[in-house]
Amino acid sequence: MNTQVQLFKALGDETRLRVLLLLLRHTELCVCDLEAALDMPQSTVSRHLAVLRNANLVEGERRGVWMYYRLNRKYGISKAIFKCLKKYCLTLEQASADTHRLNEFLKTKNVETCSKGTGKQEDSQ
Amino acid sequence: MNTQVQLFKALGDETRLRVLLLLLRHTELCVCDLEAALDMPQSTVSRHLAVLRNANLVEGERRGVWMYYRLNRKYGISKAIFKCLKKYCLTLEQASADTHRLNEFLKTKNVETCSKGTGKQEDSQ
DNA sequence: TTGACACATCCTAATATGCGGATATATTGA
DNA sequence: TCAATATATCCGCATATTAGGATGTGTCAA
Repeated sequence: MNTQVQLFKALGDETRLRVLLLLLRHTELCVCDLEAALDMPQSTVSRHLAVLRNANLVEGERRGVWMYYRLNRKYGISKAIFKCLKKYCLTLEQASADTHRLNEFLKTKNVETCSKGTGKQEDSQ
Repeated sequence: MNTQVQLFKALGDETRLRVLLLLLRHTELCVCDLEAALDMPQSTVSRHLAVLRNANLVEGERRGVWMYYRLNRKYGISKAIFKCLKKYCLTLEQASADTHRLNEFLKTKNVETCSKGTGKQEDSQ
């Protein structure tokens, strides 16, 4: 399919827009961060990231077991789109709730393991 | 649905992108012009125009029997998108063929009726 | 008010997309 | 090599989107 069409198709989904808005604020995030921020199962998050990757909107870098995703600013059109998102979409209804969930998660995140389910809230013993 | 998502959904379709690119070059076009340019049936063209209208990307104005469509530049985000399209999408594969078909049609277009099927090519007798 | 024309909407089948559990793959440390 | 963890992909199902013919609506002229 045409590159530009693919790009806009990728943007035309609320979940993926939420991912991009999170990456606008946080420069880079791993999949488990996004799981927490979006409150969605891992397979769903990963699938959306694949769509964004294929549209050249994000790029991933593996560091150890983690995949860190950031915005892909290599292309003029994607840079233009990010500007547009920053200016007109950061007010997206879900965006602030996502950021809040993300920050909560980052606070209690175990750096060794993603600590899903067994956050630090309970390991003070 | 969220306004911004709806906007990008509308952009994420090759036919609709082709319509917007035509309107970037021609300021305003009626449905039968677009039928000719896209080489698609009227109902299909009309449906896509409805999607673009609902996304605030185009606006229509009735003049007599005709509906003239043009880009809707009332909103910051749509203006930004049009700039983006102009800069990065006018090279879309189909775009030049569409413009060519449109120009051919406009040459032979009967101003009274849309002259579908009975173009001027055959009425020189 | 009737007919012709431009356009919009409805209807149904085909296709695409989204979801999330299950499973596969990759990396690391033991 | 094996187990544990993070991520990617597969699969089946549900829903959304698309196409285009048929039909409805609005406008104009006679």
